[in-house]
Amino acid sequence: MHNEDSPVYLRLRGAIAAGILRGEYRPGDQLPSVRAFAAEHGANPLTVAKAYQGFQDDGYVEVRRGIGMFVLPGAPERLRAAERETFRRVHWPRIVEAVELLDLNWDELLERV
Amino acid sequence: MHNEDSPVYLRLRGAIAAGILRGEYRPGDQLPSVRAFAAEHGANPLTVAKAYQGFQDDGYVEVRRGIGMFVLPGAPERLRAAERETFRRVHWPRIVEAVELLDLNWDELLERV
Amino acid sequence: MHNEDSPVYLRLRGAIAAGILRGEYRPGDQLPSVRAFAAEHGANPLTVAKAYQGFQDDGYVEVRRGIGMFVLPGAPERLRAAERETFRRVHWPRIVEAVELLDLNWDELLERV
Amino acid sequence: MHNEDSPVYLRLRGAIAAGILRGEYRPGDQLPSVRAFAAEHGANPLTVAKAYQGFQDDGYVEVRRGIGMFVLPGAPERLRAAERETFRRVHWPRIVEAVELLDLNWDELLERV
DNA sequence: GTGGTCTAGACCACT
DNA sequence: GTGGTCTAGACCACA
Repeated sequence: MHNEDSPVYLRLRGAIAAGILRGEYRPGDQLPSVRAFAAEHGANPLTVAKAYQGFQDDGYVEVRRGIGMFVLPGAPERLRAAERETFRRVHWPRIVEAVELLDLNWDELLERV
Repeated sequence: MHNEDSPVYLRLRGAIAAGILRGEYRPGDQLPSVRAFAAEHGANPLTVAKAYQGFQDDGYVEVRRGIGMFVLPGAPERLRAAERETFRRVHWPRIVEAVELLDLNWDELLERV
Repeated sequence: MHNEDSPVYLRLRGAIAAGILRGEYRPGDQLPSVRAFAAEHGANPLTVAKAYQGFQDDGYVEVRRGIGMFVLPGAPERLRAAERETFRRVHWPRIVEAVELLDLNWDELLERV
Repeated sequence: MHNEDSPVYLRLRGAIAAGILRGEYRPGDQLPSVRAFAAEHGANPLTVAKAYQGFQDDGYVEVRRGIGMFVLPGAPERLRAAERETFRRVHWPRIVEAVELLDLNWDELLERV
């Protein structure tokens, strides 16, 4: 849910989250190194580290010192549950409000889905 | 589409836009004074002025110096068209993406609508 | 509990915590600005911001955008409780262990207290 | 004085020091081989070697090439004296400071000792 | 090689 | 003025 105006580190965080949710990074897997991820996304390593840090704080990944960052067991499930909760509680009500305010047609919006 | 973390001036802008779209402020109507609006929303008058300025720049309201700000003819229609366009082009694709990534159920989401 | 080898941002965090615990910064008070605190302690503003960020994440201070950071109600009490818990659970057992391993005398250690 | 967040090599060093102080490793005794110690503690042999190296640098053990590392005469006494000095000079003042800042009760803390 | 920390300096958004 | 973000570049601790 981050657009091009969002801070880079939040967009990176979103990219990592998507990777975990899609099963590209599974429990036990090592995440791309900070440097590799930074190079890949044209960002500063410190910015990537900031994104990674959030996942560590939330208990989705663990740091093995001098080795790398690894996805923890249960991370995909817990992450999906947390993001669903946020979407339903925070985003969806505002979406519904906007659609009704703009008098948009749900059927038309959902056509391409 | 703005939550409590959004910048104040964007939330204020959203509130004004909603007023115009809902017909509370009709063409020819005078918007609340900056001070009144600021007091009502617990915001800094300067921040309110910034929100108003945006509407003026976009041609939805005009300033009559020493009197106040007035909604221009056609503002509701043009505003609705612009916001719809933004929603469909910018917001909706990201919403669809998020729903699919989280494997959420459209029917369930739309139940409460 | 941070020595001169600890990361700067953790020592700064400790200094702020001590200020809150001592009542120098009370609920409602504004913390020193990032820049002022950085100048005072000879540190980089970003490092100070990192220390402040932790307090924000833990709900001890709130950010009023464009204004500053303010101590939240209950922060001193909650902070003291949390630090006590950490001391008792994490630090104290290791202290006891060390004293016994080194066969140090409690009475002598406590003489100057 | 090292918790689970401390660097591995410092925790290993602490484990060796504790062994010497407790009399498990006496002067003339051979320390476990790097590999054995690494396996026992689930650590990288390189990390163990680093911890051993520190003891060698401080003159508590000597290397007999091709044979192993041996505790030197006087090592327990000198080690105990050095650690006591560090504890009293570095750690204890910070402990006292923390207890007073947190307004903890010495009697209660010492109850379990 | 890995992540962690720090600086210097810059720009931005907000009030 | 405030905090937030980002970069470039550096050094360190660790395995």
